[in-house]
Amino acid sequence: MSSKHDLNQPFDSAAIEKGLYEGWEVSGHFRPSGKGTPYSIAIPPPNVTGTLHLGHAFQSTLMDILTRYHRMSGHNALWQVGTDHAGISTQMVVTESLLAQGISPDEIGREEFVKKAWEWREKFGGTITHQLRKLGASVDWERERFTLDEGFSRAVIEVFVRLYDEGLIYKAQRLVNWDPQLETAVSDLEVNTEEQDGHLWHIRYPLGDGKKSNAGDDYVVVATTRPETMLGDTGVSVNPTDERYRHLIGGFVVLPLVGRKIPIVADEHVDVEFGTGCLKITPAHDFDDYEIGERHNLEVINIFTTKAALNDQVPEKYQGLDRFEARELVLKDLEELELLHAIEDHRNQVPTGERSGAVVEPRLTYQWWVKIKPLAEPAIDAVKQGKIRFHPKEWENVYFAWMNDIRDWSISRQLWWGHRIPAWYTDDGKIVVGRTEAEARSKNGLGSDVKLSRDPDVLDTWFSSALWTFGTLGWPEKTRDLDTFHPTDVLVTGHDIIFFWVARMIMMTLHFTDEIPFENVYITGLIRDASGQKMSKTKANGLDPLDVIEGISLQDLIDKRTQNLTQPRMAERIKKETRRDFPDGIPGFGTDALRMTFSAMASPTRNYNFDLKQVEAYNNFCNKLWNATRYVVSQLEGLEGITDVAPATPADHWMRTKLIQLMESTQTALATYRFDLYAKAIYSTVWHEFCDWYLEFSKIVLYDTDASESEKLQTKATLAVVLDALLRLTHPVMPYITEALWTKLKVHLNVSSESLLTTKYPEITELPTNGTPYEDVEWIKGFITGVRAIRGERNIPPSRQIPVYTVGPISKLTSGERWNVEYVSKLARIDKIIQIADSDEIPLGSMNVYNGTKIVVPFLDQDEIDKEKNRLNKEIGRLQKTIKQSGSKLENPNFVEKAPADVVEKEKKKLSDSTEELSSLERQVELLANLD
RNA sequence: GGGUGUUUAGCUCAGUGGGAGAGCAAUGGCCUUACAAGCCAUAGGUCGUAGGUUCAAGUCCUACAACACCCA
Repeated sequence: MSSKHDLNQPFDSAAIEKGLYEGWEVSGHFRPSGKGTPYSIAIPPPNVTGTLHLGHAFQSTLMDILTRYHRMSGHNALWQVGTDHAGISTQMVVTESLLAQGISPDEIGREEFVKKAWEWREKFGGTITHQLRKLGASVDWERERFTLDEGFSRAVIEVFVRLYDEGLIYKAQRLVNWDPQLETAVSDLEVNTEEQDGHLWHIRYPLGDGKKSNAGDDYVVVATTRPETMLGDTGVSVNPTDERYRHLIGGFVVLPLVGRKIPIVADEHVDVEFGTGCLKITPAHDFDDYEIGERHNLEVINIFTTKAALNDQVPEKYQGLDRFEARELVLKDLEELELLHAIEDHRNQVPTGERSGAVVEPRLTYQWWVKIKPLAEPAIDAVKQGKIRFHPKEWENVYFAWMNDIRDWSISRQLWWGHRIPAWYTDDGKIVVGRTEAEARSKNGLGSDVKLSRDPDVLDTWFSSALWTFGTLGWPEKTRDLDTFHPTDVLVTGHDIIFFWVARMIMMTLHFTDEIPFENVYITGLIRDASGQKMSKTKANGLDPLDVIEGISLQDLIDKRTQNLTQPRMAERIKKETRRDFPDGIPGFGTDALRMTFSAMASPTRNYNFDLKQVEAYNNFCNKLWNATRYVVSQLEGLEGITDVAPATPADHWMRTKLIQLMESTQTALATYRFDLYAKAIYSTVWHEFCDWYLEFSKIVLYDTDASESEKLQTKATLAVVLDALLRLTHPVMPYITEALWTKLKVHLNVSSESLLTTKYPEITELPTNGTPYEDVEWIKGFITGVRAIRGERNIPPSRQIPVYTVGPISKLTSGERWNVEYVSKLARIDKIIQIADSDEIPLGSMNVYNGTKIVVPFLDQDEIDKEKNRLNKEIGRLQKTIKQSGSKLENPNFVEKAPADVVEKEKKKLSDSTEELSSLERQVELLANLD
């Protein structure tokens, strides 16, 4: 790797990142090594039309952490990359782009359209993969797959044909969710219900046969939220127990505006409480009505075209009207006929298409279906038996709930872009299925003279992505890759696609490979903006990860957010909010800071609020790491081939223990998918142990003219060895800066590998059996802090050295370990430590008690006394509280008897320590009071 | 209507039955030879509410409230 990063320059993320990724990619180390235990992750294939949003970047970061970690740990690591052809989205995007060029898809026809779509994909489909590179994703690009590529398509056809042959795929006429804008069927999952303000119209339906209602009217009143559908009514239904209508059952009404006689039927489904208790039935355009219609053999009259305009099944004056125009006209006509009985305000649940946003219309059509129960059962068992584990585990319940109540899956879509269904029809309507037309013919004994026409529909995109884990590895061929890397180890994804994708992958993979697709499913939460708002296109409050990495000016950010708005009237508000949230734009924090933020964010919660301030904080962390390395490397000048050496000073021992503790934390964190704890453990050890303490300890040794050469050498070796380990531990989450810094460090080390990418991840070695230096240094730190607290309170500047008097045990300082004394003197800036006996007169000064040792800093002037009294009284209050709590615990015989002995012991020690400390401080307060 | 989750410092969040924590923000001091993107200190909390279990509850149980999401 290059070593062009100059440590004498200030830290600059952009300069560091430059060129590193390209170097990794050409080095070939993103490929599985072919050695070690296989470890594999299949990327959830992003939509080829899409761009990388924060959610992608977030999940990709977590996958990259895992992949890099396992690669460094010697595993045969594969992160399989690829993109999804995304049927509906791509068709929409390509259609739009053609229309913009003045080309009508209908005119150029299917074949030409598909050609254009491929061209589009060639041109723009690389955006998201470019962005993944920017993010540092160590995927194996040589294996990149696309769900519509040749091999993958073969797998899709194979699966379709086999399921058909097994009787698990069938074609049937049913009511489906129809998107009238896209003119295709969509699945239940692709429909969102939106609440909208609407009305409940009460309409009079005249009774036939001269019957009268209980109120003596010659009509019944039905309530509906969709009056236009009355044109397709074929019945009226009441609850059989409803006294109001019982006498009318079996009769009929005359449908207004149409004149059709339609029966009044009794059905328990009807809610007596809702509306008037009298329900109009439109079997062709409502799922509930369809079922009622089936139970009572009601006629099914489809009144809509594929675009949801009224067709020729309605009176002529309404034909050709859009459904919403028709609503207005129907209401107007009813009004004129005095059939509009009442209008109520009502919150409607309106089904809308996930992609198009159009109001979805139930529509009776022929579609292809997967018979899902036989596939679902083994998939439920796999999770029940713990073969597949969700993290966090709660999500298993969501999975079970959906799987236990699963309904057949409609897989055909009336689109051009996608895997075309391998089914053909003879002129007399017979369906034949095969991998190719020839196979379809031969299987069904049809000669080449029989005319066949291919089914125009394509498969649901999720049908193909359900095969992702094994399809990308070469299935249906029995490849070595399949053998090696399948099942994959973990799937990292959001909870929003547990049904769409996770469940379907489990079903399909079990059915076709007899293997689970992955052993673990790590479900991430959803990223929201800094104030907890969901990021959405409408609100334009999303952030482009690349803008966080590279920076963007306020004006550019505003422009970006206000162009292509779904609701242009939002522009002013978006501008205002953007100015408020990013008054100076975004400075550009680099990939590492962003990745560290993602990692630290990934706690097992459902939502994360993404705050740039955190990214800034982790950028500062990068700066810290940069400067620490600068110091270490400067100390190593002239040294090379450093290997681990026996530590010499107490601080060396201590630092190594801290390092081992960190290794334990990181290992546990990664094994349990606690990326937040991983990041925070690294942050805190690097900053608050290594930089805050160890580097300072090391300076004391290295700048000491009396230190021996071997002490200095061993300190330098510890600096080098610890920093090396820290960089390796940090590499999976912050690959760029660690690589850049390690390149600088490694010239002094005895290592052969050229990049951190393939350098061994540090392993836990045995904890030093002799814990003394560790305990000693912890004591030293506490003592120093005790002195510093006094200095801080009294604002004694560091430049001013002070004398310190101590009463009580200071064995760490008198044991003969001269470094302990040096550490304390230098870091607490003490010029004299005077130990005195308790009986001696303690000089007038500020007092702190640390572990039973009184630390006294004499007053330098009279003004300090009042401040000190305040401080002491606060301390005394704190101690009194502790003593009270602790005392009452110990007075409780139940506690003393039932609590474990060590807990009781600890409590006793706490009480005696606190009591002792209290009396020291009280005496001190008294002393100060006597001065007045 | 059914279900799941969340509620801890000003903000964002960790917290494993036994001394309430971190980061950011705030306050005071410091150009201390890696780092002012920094260093050293300080302050800030009836752990949503009410019960219960326990010697001991932020942690376990029950109910309620608010918020979020999923399903119908």
